[in-house]
Amino acid sequence: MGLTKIDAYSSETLHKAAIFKALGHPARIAILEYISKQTTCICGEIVAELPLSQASISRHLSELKAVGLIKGTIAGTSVCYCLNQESLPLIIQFSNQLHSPTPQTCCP
Amino acid sequence: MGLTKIDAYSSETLHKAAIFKALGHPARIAILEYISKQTTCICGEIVAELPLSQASISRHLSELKAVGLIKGTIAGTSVCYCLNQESLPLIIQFSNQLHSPTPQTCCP
DNA sequence: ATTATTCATCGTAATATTGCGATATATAAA
DNA sequence: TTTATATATCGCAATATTACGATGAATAAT
Repeated sequence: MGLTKIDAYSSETLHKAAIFKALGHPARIAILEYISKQTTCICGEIVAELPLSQASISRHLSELKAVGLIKGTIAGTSVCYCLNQESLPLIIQFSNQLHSPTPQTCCP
Repeated sequence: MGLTKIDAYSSETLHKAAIFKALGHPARIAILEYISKQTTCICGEIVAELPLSQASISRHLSELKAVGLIKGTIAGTSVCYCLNQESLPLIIQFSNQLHSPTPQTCCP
């Protein structure tokens, strides 16, 4: 069917899944890593950095922005994107939540 | 096209994206959180926990296993799944990699 | 040996994602 | 005003994902 039963999950679960889904594409990973390498924000040099069309890059950027992983502000004729640092703790928290200090004895 | 240009990215980038992609579905988030709540491993009670068919749960489990987020061993007629704790550092590392101690001045 | 239980896989239908060219919009420059 | 530049969005085609019933395979119980 290709249709996720979203009404079966808590909004918190859906939110986490949405964040990770946005991270689940190599182009978006590359974009985030590129942004994080710059000390200042970046605009559209990513088009030169990745072998994707401007339309595709813009799409990926809007997906990252939709889930709050990046912010973007218009700067003249270009757009300045930067990481939303506030979105990162959620990722770490999820990983910490999964982690158990007591090693499990099954599944060697 | 629906076809990711995988040859354009490093294997490291592809690996990260694959992990996050596996995390990018609410059913798989719910499965991981359920497993992590148990002190011991679990088998197929997840089918009773989520409103998905056994076939669908099995599929999600195999996806999680394929990227190494969980392990599974046959235990008689059932299968014991548990978290692969070794897979968690990658998630934290990625988040730490993105994080910049110096606040960016753009994008208020 | 037969039957029940548990889980994986196949096949199919529905929906989602990806990528791009073409086009629209908005600001800057001339 | 006209033109150039930068980005967003639309519409399409190709591929991927999701979900499930049906079926298969393997062990356990009778």
